[in-house]
Amino acid sequence: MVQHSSSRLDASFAALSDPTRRGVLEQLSRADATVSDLAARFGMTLTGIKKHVAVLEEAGLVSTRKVGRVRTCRLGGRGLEEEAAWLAGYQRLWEARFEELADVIEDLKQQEKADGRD
Amino acid sequence: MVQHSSSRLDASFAALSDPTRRGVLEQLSRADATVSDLAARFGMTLTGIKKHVAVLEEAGLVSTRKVGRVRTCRLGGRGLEEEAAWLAGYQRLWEARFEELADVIEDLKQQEKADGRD
DNA sequence: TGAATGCTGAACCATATGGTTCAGTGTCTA
DNA sequence: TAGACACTGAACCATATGGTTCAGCATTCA
Repeated sequence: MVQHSSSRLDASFAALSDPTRRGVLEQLSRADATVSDLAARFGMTLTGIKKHVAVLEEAGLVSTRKVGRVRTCRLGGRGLEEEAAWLAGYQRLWEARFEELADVIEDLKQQEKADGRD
Repeated sequence: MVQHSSSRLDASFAALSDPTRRGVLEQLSRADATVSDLAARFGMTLTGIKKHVAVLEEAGLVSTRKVGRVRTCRLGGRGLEEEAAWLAGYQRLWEARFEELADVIEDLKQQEKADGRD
Protein backbone atom coordinates (compact mmCIF):
# COMPACT_ATOMS: atom_id res chain seq x y z
CA MET A 1 0.00 0.00 0.00
CA VAL A 2 1.07 3.52 -0.64
CA GLN A 3 1.95 5.30 2.57
CA HIS A 4 0.50 8.77 2.59
CA SER A 5 0.60 10.02 6.14
CA SER A 6 4.23 10.66 7.00
CA SER A 7 5.58 13.93 8.26
CA ARG A 8 8.95 12.87 6.90
CA LEU A 9 7.52 12.67 3.39
CA ASP A 10 5.75 15.97 4.00
CA ALA A 11 9.02 17.59 4.93
CA SER A 12 11.14 16.14 2.17
CA PHE A 13 8.68 16.71 -0.65
CA ALA A 14 8.18 20.26 0.60
CA ALA A 15 11.96 20.69 0.71
CA LEU A 16 12.22 19.47 -2.90
CA SER A 17 9.44 21.76 -4.12
CA ASP A 18 11.72 24.80 -4.21
CA PRO A 19 14.13 25.23 -7.13
CA THR A 20 16.75 26.98 -4.98
CA ARG A 21 16.80 24.05 -2.60
CA ARG A 22 17.04 21.52 -5.41
CA GLY A 23 19.91 23.62 -6.70
CA VAL A 24 21.62 23.52 -3.34
CA LEU A 25 21.32 19.73 -3.28
CA GLU A 26 22.81 19.52 -6.74
CA GLN A 27 25.61 21.84 -5.71
CA LEU A 28 26.38 19.82 -2.61
CA SER A 29 26.37 16.63 -4.66
CA ARG A 30 29.42 18.06 -6.40
CA ALA A 31 31.22 19.39 -3.35
CA ASP A 32 30.66 20.53 0.19
CA ALA A 33 30.04 24.25 0.49
CA THR A 34 29.93 26.92 3.12
CA VAL A 35 26.89 29.07 3.73
CA SER A 36 28.73 31.97 2.07
CA ASP A 37 29.57 29.86 -0.99
CA LEU A 38 25.90 28.99 -1.46
CA ALA A 39 24.73 32.55 -0.85
CA ALA A 40 27.13 33.81 -3.52
CA ARG A 41 26.21 31.13 -6.02
CA PHE A 42 22.47 31.62 -5.64
CA GLY A 43 22.64 35.41 -5.40
CA MET A 44 20.95 35.52 -2.06
CA THR A 45 21.70 36.95 1.35
CA LEU A 46 23.43 34.79 3.92
CA THR A 47 20.28 34.86 6.01
CA GLY A 48 18.16 33.81 3.05
CA ILE A 49 20.28 30.83 2.08
CA LYS A 50 20.65 29.87 5.73
CA LYS A 51 16.88 29.40 5.89
CA HIS A 52 16.93 27.10 2.87
CA VAL A 53 19.75 25.09 4.38
CA ALA A 54 17.75 24.84 7.60
CA VAL A 55 14.77 23.44 5.68
CA LEU A 56 17.00 20.86 3.98
CA GLU A 57 18.59 19.98 7.31
CA GLU A 58 15.17 19.57 8.96
CA ALA A 59 14.22 17.20 6.16
CA GLY A 60 17.41 15.24 6.78
CA LEU A 61 18.78 15.87 3.30
CA VAL A 62 21.73 17.99 4.35
CA SER A 63 23.97 18.04 7.38
CA THR A 64 26.15 20.90 8.51
CA ARG A 65 29.09 21.39 10.81
CA LYS A 66 30.50 24.63 12.12
CA VAL A 67 34.24 24.99 12.52
CA GLY A 68 35.47 28.33 13.75
CA ARG A 69 33.26 30.89 12.12
CA VAL A 70 32.56 28.81 9.02
CA ARG A 71 29.61 26.46 8.62
CA THR A 72 30.09 23.77 6.02
CA CYS A 73 27.14 22.01 4.42
CA ARG A 74 27.22 18.57 2.91
CA LEU A 75 24.77 16.17 1.41
CA GLY A 76 23.54 14.37 4.35
CA GLY A 77 22.11 11.51 6.17
CA ARG A 78 19.41 10.27 3.89
CA GLY A 79 19.41 9.39 0.22
CA LEU A 80 15.69 9.93 -0.43
CA GLU A 81 15.03 6.21 -0.40
CA GLU A 82 11.65 6.65 1.23
CA GLU A 83 10.59 9.25 -1.30
CA ALA A 84 11.77 7.11 -4.20
CA ALA A 85 9.86 4.18 -2.71
CA TRP A 86 6.71 6.26 -2.44
CA LEU A 87 6.98 7.34 -6.05
CA ALA A 88 7.67 3.79 -7.17
CA GLY A 89 4.62 2.52 -5.26
CA TYR A 90 2.50 5.25 -6.73
CA GLN A 91 3.76 4.47 -10.21
CA ARG A 92 2.85 0.81 -9.81
CA LEU A 93 -0.69 1.79 -8.85
CA TRP A 94 -0.84 4.28 -11.66
CA GLU A 95 0.21 1.69 -14.20
CA ALA A 96 -2.16 -0.88 -12.74
CA ARG A 97 -4.91 1.66 -13.15
CA PHE A 98 -4.16 1.98 -16.83
CA GLU A 99 -3.93 -1.74 -17.34
CA GLU A 100 -7.34 -1.93 -15.73
CA LEU A 101 -8.53 0.71 -18.14
CA ALA A 102 -7.04 -1.32 -20.96
CA ASP A 103 -8.97 -4.36 -19.70
CA VAL A 104 -12.19 -2.38 -19.71
CA ILE A 105 -11.53 -1.30 -23.27
CA GLU A 106 -10.74 -4.87 -24.21
CA ASP A 107 -14.04 -5.99 -22.66
CA LEU A 108 -15.91 -3.33 -24.59
CA LYS A 109 -14.30 -4.50 -27.81
CA GLN A 110 -15.25 -8.11 -27.09
CA GLN A 111 -18.81 -7.09 -26.34
CA GLU A 112 -18.97 -5.02 -29.49
CA LYS A 113 -17.84 -8.00 -31.48
CA ALA A 114 -20.46 -10.19 -29.79
CA ASP A 115 -23.15 -7.57 -30.44
CA GLY A 116 -22.11 -7.40 -34.07
CA ARG A 117 -22.59 -11.14 -34.33
CA ASP A 118 -26.26 -10.95 -33.15
CA MET B 1 22.89 16.66 -14.67
CA VAL B 2 20.16 17.09 -12.18
CA GLN B 3 17.54 19.53 -13.40
CA HIS B 4 16.54 21.84 -10.61
CA SER B 5 14.70 24.74 -12.16
CA SER B 6 11.35 23.42 -13.32
CA SER B 7 8.03 24.86 -12.32
CA ARG B 8 6.52 21.47 -13.10
CA LEU B 9 8.73 19.85 -10.47
CA ASP B 10 7.92 22.71 -8.11
CA ALA B 11 4.22 22.07 -8.56
CA SER B 12 4.29 18.32 -8.31
CA PHE B 13 6.63 18.09 -5.32
CA ALA B 14 4.52 20.74 -3.60
CA ALA B 15 1.40 18.74 -4.44
CA LEU B 16 2.97 15.62 -2.95
CA SER B 17 4.03 17.39 0.23
CA ASP B 18 0.53 17.26 1.71
CA PRO B 19 -0.71 14.01 3.28
CA THR B 20 -4.33 14.65 2.29
CA ARG B 21 -3.30 15.02 -1.34
CA ARG B 22 -1.18 11.88 -1.24
CA GLY B 23 -4.23 10.18 0.24
CA VAL B 24 -6.40 11.44 -2.59
CA LEU B 25 -3.94 10.05 -5.13
CA GLU B 26 -3.96 6.71 -3.37
CA GLN B 27 -7.74 6.73 -3.27
CA LEU B 28 -7.97 7.54 -6.97
CA SER B 29 -5.51 4.79 -7.78
CA ARG B 30 -8.17 2.39 -6.51
CA ALA B 31 -11.18 3.97 -8.15
CA ASP B 32 -12.43 7.23 -9.58
CA ALA B 33 -14.26 9.37 -7.05
CA THR B 34 -16.52 12.39 -6.97
CA VAL B 35 -15.66 15.50 -5.03
CA SER B 36 -18.29 14.50 -2.46
CA ASP B 37 -16.80 11.02 -2.09
CA LEU B 38 -13.40 12.49 -1.33
CA ALA B 39 -14.80 15.11 1.05
CA ALA B 40 -16.60 12.39 3.01
CA ARG B 41 -13.60 10.08 3.11
CA PHE B 42 -11.18 12.77 4.26
CA GLY B 43 -13.64 14.44 6.65
CA MET B 44 -13.37 17.78 4.96
CA THR B 45 -15.74 20.29 3.45
CA LEU B 46 -16.49 20.11 -0.25
CA THR B 47 -14.76 23.44 -0.71
CA GLY B 48 -11.72 22.23 1.17
CA ILE B 49 -11.26 19.04 -0.82
CA LYS B 50 -12.00 20.89 -4.04
CA LYS B 51 -8.94 23.05 -3.39
CA HIS B 52 -6.76 19.98 -2.95
CA VAL B 53 -8.13 18.49 -6.15
CA ALA B 54 -7.38 21.78 -7.91
CA VAL B 55 -3.76 21.63 -6.73
CA LEU B 56 -3.41 18.06 -7.98
CA GLU B 57 -5.04 19.03 -11.27
CA GLU B 58 -2.69 22.01 -11.67
CA ALA B 59 0.23 19.65 -11.16
CA GLY B 60 -1.19 17.35 -13.84
CA LEU B 61 -1.60 14.43 -11.46
CA VAL B 62 -5.39 14.29 -11.55
CA SER B 63 -7.95 15.05 -14.20
CA THR B 64 -11.62 15.75 -13.63
CA ARG B 65 -14.80 15.80 -15.66
CA LYS B 66 -18.16 17.24 -14.73
CA VAL B 67 -21.30 15.45 -15.82
CA GLY B 68 -24.55 17.00 -14.69
CA ARG B 69 -23.90 18.32 -11.24
CA VAL B 70 -21.28 15.68 -10.38
CA ARG B 71 -17.55 16.15 -10.88
CA THR B 72 -15.60 12.94 -11.11
CA CYS B 73 -11.87 12.83 -10.40
CA ARG B 74 -9.45 10.29 -11.77
CA LEU B 75 -5.75 9.68 -11.71
CA GLY B 76 -4.59 11.67 -14.58
CA GLY B 77 -2.32 12.57 -17.32
CA ARG B 78 1.12 12.11 -15.85
CA GLY B 79 2.67 9.23 -14.01
CA LEU B 80 5.32 11.22 -12.12
CA GLU B 81 8.04 10.05 -14.47
CA GLU B 82 9.83 13.36 -14.30
CA GLU B 83 9.80 13.35 -10.53
CA ALA B 84 11.03 9.77 -10.38
CA ALA B 85 13.78 10.69 -12.83
CA TRP B 86 14.83 13.63 -10.69
CA LEU B 87 15.02 11.45 -7.60
CA ALA B 88 16.94 8.77 -9.49
CA GLY B 89 19.41 11.36 -10.76
CA TYR B 90 19.82 12.76 -7.32
CA GLN B 91 20.34 9.32 -5.86
CA ARG B 92 23.07 8.57 -8.36
CA LEU B 93 24.87 11.75 -7.36
CA TRP B 94 24.29 10.98 -3.71
CA GLU B 95 25.79 7.52 -4.07
CA ALA B 96 28.68 8.84 -6.16
CA ARG B 97 29.34 11.29 -3.35
CA PHE B 98 29.67 8.46 -0.86
CA GLU B 99 31.86 6.40 -3.11
CA GLU B 100 34.07 9.45 -3.39
CA LEU B 101 34.10 9.66 0.37
CA ALA B 102 35.03 5.98 0.46
CA ASP B 103 37.89 6.70 -1.93
CA VAL B 104 39.15 9.47 0.32
CA ILE B 105 39.04 7.15 3.29
CA GLU B 106 40.86 4.51 1.26
CA ASP B 107 43.54 7.07 0.36
CA LEU B 108 43.94 8.03 3.99
CA LYS B 109 44.37 4.38 4.93
CA GLN B 110 46.99 3.89 2.26
CA GLN B 111 48.82 6.98 3.40
CA GLU B 112 48.65 5.87 7.01
CA LYS B 113 50.17 2.54 6.03
CA ALA B 114 52.90 4.34 4.09
CA ASP B 115 53.58 6.65 7.03
CA GLY B 116 53.75 3.65 9.32
CA ARG B 117 56.40 2.17 7.08
CA ASP B 118 58.63 5.26 7.45
C1' DT C 1 -42.99 23.32 -9.57
C1' DG C 2 -40.48 22.83 -5.25
C1' DA C 3 -37.05 20.71 -2.61
C1' DA C 4 -32.85 18.35 -2.24
C1' DT C 5 -28.28 17.55 -4.10
C1' DG C 6 -23.53 18.60 -5.75
C1' DC C 7 -20.61 21.80 -6.73
C1' DT C 8 -18.63 26.60 -6.96
C1' DG C 9 -16.93 31.26 -5.69
C1' DA C 10 -16.03 34.87 -2.56
C1' DA C 11 -14.63 36.20 1.74
C1' DC C 12 -12.28 35.34 5.66
C1' DC C 13 -8.80 33.48 9.05
C1' DA C 14 -4.47 31.67 10.97
C1' DT C 15 -0.25 30.11 9.89
C1' DA C 16 3.71 29.11 6.78
C1' DT C 17 7.06 30.53 3.23
C1' DG C 18 10.59 33.08 0.93
C1' DG C 19 12.75 36.79 1.10
C1' DT C 20 14.79 41.18 3.12
C1' DT C 21 17.39 44.45 6.58
C1' DC C 22 19.72 45.43 10.71
C1' DA C 23 22.07 44.63 14.76
C1' DG C 24 24.55 41.68 16.95
C1' DT C 25 28.28 37.58 18.34
C1' DG C 26 32.20 35.06 17.87
C1' DT C 27 36.56 34.10 15.19
C1' DC C 28 40.43 35.06 12.62
C1' DT C 29 44.39 37.98 11.20
C1' DA C 30 47.43 41.92 10.83
C1' DT D 1 44.03 44.99 20.08
C1' DA D 2 41.46 46.57 15.94
C1' DG D 3 39.25 45.49 12.12
C1' DA D 4 37.45 42.27 8.85
C1' DC D 5 34.89 38.12 8.23
C1' DA D 6 31.16 34.43 8.65
C1' DC D 7 27.36 33.55 10.58
C1' DT D 8 23.03 34.20 13.48
C1' DG D 9 18.65 36.03 15.30
C1' DA D 10 14.93 39.15 15.46
C1' DA D 11 11.83 41.80 13.10
C1' DC D 12 9.45 42.75 9.17
C1' DC D 13 6.98 42.21 4.64
C1' DA D 14 4.24 40.17 0.86
C1' DT D 15 2.30 36.26 -0.68
C1' DA D 16 0.84 31.36 -0.45
C1' DT D 17 -1.48 27.53 1.97
C1' DG D 18 -4.99 24.95 4.23
C1' DG D 19 -8.85 25.36 6.04
C1' DT D 20 -13.59 27.36 7.14
C1' DT D 21 -18.50 29.58 6.34
C1' DC D 22 -21.99 31.41 3.57
C1' DA D 23 -24.48 32.43 -0.43
C1' DG D 24 -25.34 31.12 -4.82
C1' DC D 25 -26.25 28.11 -9.25
C1' DA D 26 -27.36 24.11 -11.91
C1' DT D 27 -29.30 19.66 -11.94
C1' DT D 28 -32.11 15.99 -10.49
C1' DC D 29 -36.08 13.96 -8.42
C1' DA D 30 -40.73 13.68 -6.28
